[in-house]
Amino acid sequence: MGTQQPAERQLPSRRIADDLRRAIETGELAPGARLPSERDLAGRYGTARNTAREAIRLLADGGLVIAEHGRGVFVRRESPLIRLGNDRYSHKYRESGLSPFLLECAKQGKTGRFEVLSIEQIEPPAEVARHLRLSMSERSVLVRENVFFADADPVHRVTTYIPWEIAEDTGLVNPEVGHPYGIHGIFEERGHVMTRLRESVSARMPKADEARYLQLPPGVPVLDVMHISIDQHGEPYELTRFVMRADLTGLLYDTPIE
Amino acid sequence: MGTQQPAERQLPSRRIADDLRRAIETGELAPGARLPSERDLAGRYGTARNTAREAIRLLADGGLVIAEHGRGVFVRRESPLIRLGNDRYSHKYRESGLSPFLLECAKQGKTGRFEVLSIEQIEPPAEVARHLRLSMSERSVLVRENVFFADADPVHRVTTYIPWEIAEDTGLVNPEVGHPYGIHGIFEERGHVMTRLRESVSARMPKADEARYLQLPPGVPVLDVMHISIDQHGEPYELTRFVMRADLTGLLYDTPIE
DNA sequence: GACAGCAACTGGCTTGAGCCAGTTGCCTAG
DNA sequence: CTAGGCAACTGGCTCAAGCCAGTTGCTGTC
Repeated sequence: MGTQQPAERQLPSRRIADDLRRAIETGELAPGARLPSERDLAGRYGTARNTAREAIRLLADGGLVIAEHGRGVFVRRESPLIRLGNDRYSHKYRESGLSPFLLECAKQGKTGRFEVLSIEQIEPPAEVARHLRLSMSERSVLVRENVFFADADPVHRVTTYIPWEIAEDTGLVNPEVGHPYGIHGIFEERGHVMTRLRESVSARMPKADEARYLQLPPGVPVLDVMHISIDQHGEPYELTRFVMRADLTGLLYDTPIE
Repeated sequence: MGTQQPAERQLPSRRIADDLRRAIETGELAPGARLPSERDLAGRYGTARNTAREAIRLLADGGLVIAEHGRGVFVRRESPLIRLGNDRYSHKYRESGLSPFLLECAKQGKTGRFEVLSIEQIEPPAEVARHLRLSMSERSVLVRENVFFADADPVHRVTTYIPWEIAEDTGLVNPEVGHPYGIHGIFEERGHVMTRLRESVSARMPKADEARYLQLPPGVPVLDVMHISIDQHGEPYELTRFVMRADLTGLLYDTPIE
């Protein structure tokens, strides 16, 4: 927007949580390390103990930290999860300078690229509006439809819903806009801390148009995965649906055992 | 177990949350309905507003309910997500009081149950041993094979690998052993803090025996999901593979949008 | 040396109060 | 009739205090 960001006054609990998170991310607080106690934190920041407690709760909810009754709060030894985006993925982004898809293609000696099928401004389906927590006054989203290729083979189709305001802000309304790190690279450059939640996974037989775009041989099922990206405050700002060949999912997920 | 339940004194916040949850599950509070306000609840239960607030937070964390600033708290219209993998699973158990599967069945007015197909002590496949970080001296795992039913319909087959020591410890070697919260309820009672990592997801056509156990119509693909459960120190103690009808995944995952 | 007990820590949960910020609907002025 | 404004609701966040329940390590006793 044109408006100046008013250097938004941060809530005390967020501030404490952010400081701690930073300390963890820089390694100042190593995995396994004990955080300052709630009472200690409250003292340092001049807040009530409840507020420090709330900060820790935020981190614990995110899985960064784990509280043990009577002992203390500890940095988790292991990145807890498959948080595309926050942990694993953005690491990969930063280290390789490529999106996971492009990285995987590169590893396999292939060339990854994408094509923009369509870009539209629409009033979103109720489901999407709800997931993005759109208020009535901002019921307009950008829908971008991309198909990703490894060499000449289409691998997955991605549908991205982004609130219109954010889409304009980031230039994603322009089909030319791409980024070596993917759309999320753009978000990251804007200072978004993104976490991606996988909201649903299902498998089904493809619809006609999906089969066409993905050039699917008959009988091959597709995986249908929905992700939501949230910022550090838990606000969703993007909803993504992947539809991909189930027999090529190794590109996006670990390969199954056996 | 034979032990008497000591009529455990319930925390006020849990009590409120449980009452609300029951109201939601019985349909007394229909999807979309507004819950009593925080102040109202606090009044009714004779607690501080913060306590009522905490109760609502428990439900919201479980995805059963969603709070809207200035408007109220509403029962979610869609089945809440069971975010296998992204969160601490144990929260969901506690908040729902049932395993996700049983909960989902209950919501759909069905009866969830499981059958033990087999229990064996084996030397695990290399893949499993590696994931469970088994040393050479402890190369013995319990394999439990269960089929879960919603009413009479088989929905998924679960194969659980647990290091033999742990299995003996928890009584899981006994086919009679079950738990309303699932196997993980048993772990939790033993003080394990468990987190479940989703390691791989793929879809494929079923093998012959899978098709038989799951009574699959021809042409229906299965989802094959592997999870690993780790404790607070990141030590794995269980590996699980779900094989489920892809067209019924709504039972385990949120149904896809659209 | 082993151990029981205690003190001093830790987080868990609650209280009751207050202020802020969204939302809604009513009521009044035009 | 409409538009503006206000009052009364909602949840969001914080405070300062207290009690409870685990954990840890010290200390004095045997």
